Amino acid sequence: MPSRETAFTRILAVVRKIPRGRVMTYGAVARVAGLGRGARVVGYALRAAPSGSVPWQRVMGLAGPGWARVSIRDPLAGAIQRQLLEKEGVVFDGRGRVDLSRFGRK
DNA sequence: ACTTTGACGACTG
DNA sequence: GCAGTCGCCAAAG
Repeated sequence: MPSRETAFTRILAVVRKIPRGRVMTYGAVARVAGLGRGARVVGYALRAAPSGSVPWQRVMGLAGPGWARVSIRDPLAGAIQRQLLEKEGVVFDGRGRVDLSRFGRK
């Protein structure tokens, strides 16, 4: 345990708790981690996190109420994210979106 | 202590 | 529907 708990460590803790085959949006992670509207900070934390230390692929961008989408700007990383999620059972619709009522974590 | 930087999100044209 | 802008907030330089 870090002697001083930062927003950074709280974010990673939340992401690590997302079950396999489920996803959360950046905003939802921020809220659970006690950041309020700090959705951007979640992205910042994941970017800085050591690779393999956290299931980063389960964090997606919001795409309207009840839907999530791959929101990462880098197209290569985006394709990898989608691949990883489909491998664990997450289904994308024809427009590349994921139904949060089926795969989202409350 | 101040400025820049974003794996975001809501809003605008 | 896509691109640009703005508000948000912690971390990095």
